[in-house]
Amino acid sequence: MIQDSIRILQARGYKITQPRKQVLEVLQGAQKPLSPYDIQGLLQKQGKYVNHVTIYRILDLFCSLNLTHRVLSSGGFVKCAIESKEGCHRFMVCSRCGALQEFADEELCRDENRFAQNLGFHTEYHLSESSGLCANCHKKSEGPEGV
Amino acid sequence: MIQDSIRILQARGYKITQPRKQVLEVLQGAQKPLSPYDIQGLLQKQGKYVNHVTIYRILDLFCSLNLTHRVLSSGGFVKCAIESKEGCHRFMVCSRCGALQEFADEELCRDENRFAQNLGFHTEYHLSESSGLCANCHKKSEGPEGV
DNA sequence: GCGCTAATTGCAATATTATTGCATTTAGCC
DNA sequence: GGCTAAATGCAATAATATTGCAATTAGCGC
Repeated sequence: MIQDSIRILQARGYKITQPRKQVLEVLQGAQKPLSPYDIQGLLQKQGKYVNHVTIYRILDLFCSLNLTHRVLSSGGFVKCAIESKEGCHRFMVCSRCGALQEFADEELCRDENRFAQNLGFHTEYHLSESSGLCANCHKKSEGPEGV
Repeated sequence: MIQDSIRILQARGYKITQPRKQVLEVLQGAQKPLSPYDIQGLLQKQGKYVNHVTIYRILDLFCSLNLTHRVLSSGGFVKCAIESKEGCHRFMVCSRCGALQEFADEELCRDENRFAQNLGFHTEYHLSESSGLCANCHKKSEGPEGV
């Protein structure tokens, strides 16, 4: 919920402004990662003007607080869907419909850390994005009479 | 080695041109990911002019053949260091010195696939970049008398 | 080595994405 | 309501990326 994000912003001493609320709303309603200019365009359709520089700055802030994430494989931003979860947040992106699922798993982090340790590397943060078919698209790809 | 890449290009019917060899050489000598314009700049220092559009196209080709990879967290390109390895190629980027280590591990892929399956997702490709301290920088951070 | 042709590169224009400094506005406080 | 730091808008510009078309070149047969 957007309210959670707003509470976090307040708790850290950041002001709750119109542009910040509007960016949160747009991201909340999005089905896929949005670029800063996507966000600006969607807001404009609602008659709300926000300068793109402002959107960049808002996204920088949100990402630093983990309220949003930047999805590197598509270059867009998404609202964090699992704010409470421990472990690095990971994405699965459907290569057909673009749908994005976020998850976190501490065991995967441990597996990666262990592997890195063997190479002398001390991991602080994991970036992980998988592409493949989501449940829906996979079902369709098996034909209408599927399983 | 560059020769390996050249052999792969030839085997697939691509011509061995000056720009392609030069881009390979620059990437081979690099200690960190390079942007297309970085590459152009380095070549220019050697008195070799290659148009940036050409470099973009060469990198597209190389990446499609897995001769190079795009490192998303830094936005640059690196020559593939483990061309023969099975499994998705992964990176560890040192957050202090920028050094990059490439590796692949089929078990990590299986772990990720298993997890995705549980969420109904059928993975085709993994993108994985970790950041942390490389062996060298970690040693230094423990002080000169460190282990 | 010479010419031929498809593949490749260069060029020019333009689109997209991102950043900076400074003036203006506004949220949250009294 | 007025005050002030924080946030936004604006304008300029930088950095990154793409397109269509003309010019060049690698690799082929001879």
